Amino acid sequence: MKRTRHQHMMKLISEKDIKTQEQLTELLRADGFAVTQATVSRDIKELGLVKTTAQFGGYKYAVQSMPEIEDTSEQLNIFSKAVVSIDSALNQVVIKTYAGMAQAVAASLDRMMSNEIVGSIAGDDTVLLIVRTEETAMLTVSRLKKMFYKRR
Amino acid sequence: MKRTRHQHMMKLISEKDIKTQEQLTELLRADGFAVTQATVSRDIKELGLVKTTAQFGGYKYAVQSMPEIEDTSEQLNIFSKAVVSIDSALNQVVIKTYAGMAQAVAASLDRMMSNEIVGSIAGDDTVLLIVRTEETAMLTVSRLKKMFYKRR
DNA sequence: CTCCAAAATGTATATTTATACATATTATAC
DNA sequence: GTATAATATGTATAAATATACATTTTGGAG
Repeated sequence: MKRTRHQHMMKLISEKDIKTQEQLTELLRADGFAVTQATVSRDIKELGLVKTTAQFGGYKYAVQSMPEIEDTSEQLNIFSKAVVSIDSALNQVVIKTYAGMAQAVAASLDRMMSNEIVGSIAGDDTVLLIVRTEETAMLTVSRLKKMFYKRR
Repeated sequence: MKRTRHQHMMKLISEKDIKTQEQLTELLRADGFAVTQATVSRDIKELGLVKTTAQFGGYKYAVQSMPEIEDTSEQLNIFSKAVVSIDSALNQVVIKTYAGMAQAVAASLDRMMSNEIVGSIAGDDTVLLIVRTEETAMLTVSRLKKMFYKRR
């Protein structure tokens, strides 16, 4: 449920100017997601959304596009800073990153999990991992996600 | 005074992880800017700063980088001009484009169909889309083809 | 299925942020 | 210079957001 809700939230904020978490809560409710402001606040944190200045004076929620890169570049660090989302289909794991960072993430993952990964390809902002089975793919997603959130 | 303060605020948030406006107020005070939280709140709005998720679970203020501009008709246009062919295999959709245009097409498709697409990777003249199922892949091909022909 | 642990969520509330209103400061015209 | 308008700021507080704690739900392991 959380997963679907997160996706729906992204959709909502891309379609409308949402000023408050209360408003977002109501919209979610209207679409059948029974949540409270507290949960929305947590979701916003997890999705990395931000309250930003809107066109005409007010505020609205939006995705925070690009974090500044700082600190030293250890593997996990690169990973947690560059990754936007992680998903799988069949035996493929797809990792979306901020623009230009896919290469770095792929290299990092190659080093970290070379045994699970059959192969990897990186474009500009997407990494594709080929693993052996559908199960491995799902497992990999959940492992990567844990890693990802632990680091935030 | 305001101008200088704004500059100093930018400097502060780039150097430190500032969690609250109260904290920023104190830092400004320590550097000789006599302000209150109210003013800081207004400054933040004017500077377009956002409270975003930090590395280790907390929040911090940061600059909100430019949001991408979405123009669906423009997207369609890029698409129809660049694409050469569309085909699928299993859960993968392969789109061939004229040389050097794959990146633009991929970006365009990402925005247009983010729900269907698990991930996309673009080389120079080929885009690979990963979707969830074989059915989705075929459906996507037919939708893209329709779109493609409508525009020519 | 039962038990346990982890994750998710709600409730109530503390914390944080935005703003209405009053006052002060700065700029502009004369 | 003075008068007037525009801008900036503080104070007090309303509004919005984050979170401690309690409860529910979910996901294995046996």
